[in-house]
Order: sequence, then structure tokens, then C-alpha cells
Amino acid sequence: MVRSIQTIFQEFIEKKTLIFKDRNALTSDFTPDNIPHRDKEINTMASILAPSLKGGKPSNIFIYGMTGTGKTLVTKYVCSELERMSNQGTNQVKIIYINCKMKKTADTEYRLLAELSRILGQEVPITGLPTEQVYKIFFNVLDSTNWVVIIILDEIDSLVVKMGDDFLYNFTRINGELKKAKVSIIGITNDLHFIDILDPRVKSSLSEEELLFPPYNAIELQDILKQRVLLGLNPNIISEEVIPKCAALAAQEHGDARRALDLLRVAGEISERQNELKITEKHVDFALEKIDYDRIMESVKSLPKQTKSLLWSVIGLEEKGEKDIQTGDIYNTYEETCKQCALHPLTQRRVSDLISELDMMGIINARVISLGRYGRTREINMNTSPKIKDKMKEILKSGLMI
DNA sequence: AGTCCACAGGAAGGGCAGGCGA
DNA sequence: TCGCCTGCCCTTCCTGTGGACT
Repeated sequence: MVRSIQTIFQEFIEKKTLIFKDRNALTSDFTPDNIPHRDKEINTMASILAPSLKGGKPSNIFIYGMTGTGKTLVTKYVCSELERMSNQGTNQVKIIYINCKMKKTADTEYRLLAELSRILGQEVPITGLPTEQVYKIFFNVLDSTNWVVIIILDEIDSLVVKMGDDFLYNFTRINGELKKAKVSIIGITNDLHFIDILDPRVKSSLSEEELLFPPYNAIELQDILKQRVLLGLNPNIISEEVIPKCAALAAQEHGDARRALDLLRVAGEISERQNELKITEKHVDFALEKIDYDRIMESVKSLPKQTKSLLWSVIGLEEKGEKDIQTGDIYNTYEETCKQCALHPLTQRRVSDLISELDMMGIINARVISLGRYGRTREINMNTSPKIKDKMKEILKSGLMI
């Protein structure tokens, strides 16, 4: 018999949680009271930002390091302490955090300025105004106070990809336009070579101070996990091999603490759902598979119809036993697929971009190769298990109505 | 050493939708 | 309602590329 949704929720509320004490403590968004193995970075950042407490403009900071090395966490931690201290004093420090990868928030110059103005209390229409005017609105609202404003631009590399570095050039020179307020910028990126592609003038003003966050090693990841386990899980709920396993798996992926926390949390959720009393190595294995499965399925579901048709063609070719599938083969099959589902086929140039997008999402593997006089192309294959591929086909089939 | 292939991928711009102010 | 502005998706045009072949 199928249980009603109300029954499921009611059971969840009434059920005594055996595994989790505070699930949030095992997410990467959670900011703990102390951050292990990042003392040096915290102290350096704090001393760079401290002048703002006396109304001075701190240097701009450029922070780089791989995913899950604590860049955002440390920055938010230091800045929130700074804001708290400033509230006790006379000089107001205002912190603004923007994730430049967020669609509809910071993917264009207009939207970023509109979002900053909105955070400072001035609404700007979603579209319709000339960018110049949005700049004016932003400067006016900034200069209506004598705050020191620290703008954190997380994933700043995607900002430059979308808008070029002219925007950053204007932005790092913002203080010349202001009479009362002062602005400092903290740029955060995972791309270690990002600074090299910038215009030298932008580079010098953005990276007045530079901070590198090295990857965590397996031992450090274990310390991080142990701290979160104390905060997030009930005592004696975890087998002793679980933390080393999560840490080792995450250490393989460039010391990514986010990955380690996800693995542990999902392993906990799986064991809770199975009504088991302990999180074991087996749950970590399931978690590893589930995280990849969920990520890929979510991506496939949200693909536009054209990209679905392209992916369907890739799967079709692979199922025919074709090895070393090339862009040209895919394009031919894609045209056939379009005919079948009454779609107007896109040009090869556009399809080339769609292939890159699928590659970036991790749904396919595309590698540029040269076949000598037979041209330069991309060799494409899928790196998914049969289970994931079957589910993917199901989603594509209903999406394309084939 | 030069040629050639089959694209990769950058740049520019068109067309459309959504939203604004006059 | 109209003109203007931005964002997005797409096409067209073009140059660049690596290595097999001649």
C-alpha cells in the first residue's frame, strides 16, 4: 500500500533521529567557530582588513586555491567577525558577498551592479535601463554613506569570462568616483592561472595582496571531518574506518573538503533511511555512487531539447559499438535525431559549443585530438555506468518524445 | 618542408523576448 | 504604444591547429 505524503512527513517528524544531531554542520555552507588548519590564512586576511575598523580602505585581496580548500569559508568567517567588531565601534564596515557564478545575479555587468545596488538598499529594474545609469545608481547609493564596503566576488574568473576584464578595471578604480564611501574588493577563484590572463593594470590593482589556499591533505581532512562529526552526529554512531575513507576519497580529488563533507553527510542519510544504527564503509560507497548519480540526472533533466537530442545521438552511437566517436559522426547522427523529433538542427558551430557544455558538466568526455591529414576533431565518449546510462535514456526519451 | 584535412573556437552581429520610461 | 535597452540563443565568417601524408 502506498503511504500518503502526509504520513511520510509525520513519520519523519515523530521519528527519533539516531544519526544526525545537526545536519547543517555537515554541509559546506556551515561556518564553524574555528576552522582547522587555516590559522595562517585567517591571520593574514584579518590583518589586511583590519584598517577598515578605523575607517581606512584595506588593500584589495586576490584569493586562489582549488575547490574545497576553505577560501570562501575563511573569507566569510573573517568578514563576519569584522562586521561584528565594526558594529561595536563608530566606523561602519559593510560586507557584500556575491557569487559570480549565480545566474540571474551576476552573469552580466548590468545584473551585478543591480544586485549590488539592491543589497545596498536601492532597487533597480531587472532590465531596461542603460548600464551607464545603473553605474550612476550604484555610485550614488554607495556614496550616500561613509561606510567602508568590502565586496567579495566569489568565482571572479567566471565574471571575466562573461564580461571581460574591462569591467574589473572599472571596478578596481571605483574609489576615484566616490567622495565619502570606500570600497575594497576580495576576488576569489579556483582557477590558479586566472591572474595571468588579466590585463596587467587590473592584475596589479586587484591583487594588492595575494593569498594562496593550499589543498588539504588526508590527515587535515580527517581533522575537519572529526570536528564536524562532533557537531553534527550523535555520539558513537560512526564506524572508525568511515572518516579515513571519506578523507582519502576527497584527498584524491585535490584535497576537497566539500567533497569529504558531502560523502559523510550522504552516507549518514543513507544509513538513516535504512534504519541502521551506525554509518559504515558500505554507506560511504553508496554515497559515492549516489552523489555522482544525482548530479548527472539533475543536469540531464534540465538540458534544453537541442542538447538532449545531441546527447541521445552520442548514446546511440556508443550503443552501436562505435569507438572513438568524433564530432562529425555525432553531427550526422544528431541531424537524423532532429528529423525524428521534428527539431530544426543547429549549425555545427553551435553543436561544437553544446559538446563543450556537456563535457564541462561531466556528462561526456571530449578530448581534442589531431588525426594528421584527416583533420583535427574531438574524440567523445561517455564515462557513465550502464545504470546511469539507462536512466539517462529514459529521461531523454520522454523529453524528446521519441 | 609543404600541404591538407576536419574541425576548434573567437568575433561579430542578427533576431527575438522581456522590461523600462516617456 | 513606441523606442530603447539588455540578455540570450543562434548563425556566419574567419583564423588557427596538430600531425599524417606527399
